[in-house]
Amino acid sequence: MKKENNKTTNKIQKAVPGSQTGRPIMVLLDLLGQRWTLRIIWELREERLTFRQLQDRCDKVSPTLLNNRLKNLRDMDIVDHEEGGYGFTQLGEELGSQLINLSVWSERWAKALDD
Amino acid sequence: MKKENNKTTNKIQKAVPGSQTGRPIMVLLDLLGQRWTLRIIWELREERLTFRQLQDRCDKVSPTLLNNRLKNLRDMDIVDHEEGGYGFTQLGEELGSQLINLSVWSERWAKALDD
DNA sequence: TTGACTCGCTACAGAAAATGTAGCGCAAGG
DNA sequence: CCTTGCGCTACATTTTCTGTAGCGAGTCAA
Repeated sequence: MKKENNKTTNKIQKAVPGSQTGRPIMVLLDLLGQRWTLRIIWELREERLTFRQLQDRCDKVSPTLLNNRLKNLRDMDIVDHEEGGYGFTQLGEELGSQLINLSVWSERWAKALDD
Repeated sequence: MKKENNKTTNKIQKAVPGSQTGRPIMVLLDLLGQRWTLRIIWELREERLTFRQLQDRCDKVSPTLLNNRLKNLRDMDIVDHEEGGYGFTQLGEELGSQLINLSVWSERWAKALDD
């Protein structure tokens, strides 16, 4: 049984300040638009990573920030923290693979820019 | 004929500080990871918008920042400014439609979060 | 030709967020 | 014990963003 569901989500609203409407896409854009968030998701695309591994791969991003972002991502059920370190939830996995599409696009983009 | 092409792109490198490697995906993640950038792209998905229209749709984001982001996006040939206002380049159009996929995902995500 | 628009944008002070570094408490292994 | 790696927290400094005011240029109508 679901909770009462007033179209704009519950959980989603509080975690990402700045998205007034609660429309999922807005929340998502706010979330992903935070510095390092996309990068963190990208780095998790292949394997689980510990906090420090993740930090290293993200150009030594400050632990303060990393922890902050991970907290957000966990709140949003995109990332979890289990044995092996941080990694995607099932839902997060799908988001991660969208980034792979972006990567494909970015290659064509780079090529076009150099012309 | 192309310019000399040392695998990591030229133009791409200078515009987005913080992406050392120049690997297109990294540049892209840095670019999109700047606050408001994703939102701006999202708002342009359907039609060209003037500076002020865009500002209104992005929760009245400050003109300073908006101009900054638009400058980046123009440098990167994702957005241009012609009659009718700001809008996508051909390349940008494709990026925009990737965001629509994100939107689809976000709906399922929101649903799952409320359970 | 003068006002009343709208346009894209700049200036700037105050507020908020990120950075960089040090180091803590914990658990496992030797 | 002592070391190692873990996930963090604290905090001063630096960077970035925000919010507001307003400018110069173009258009249009009176």
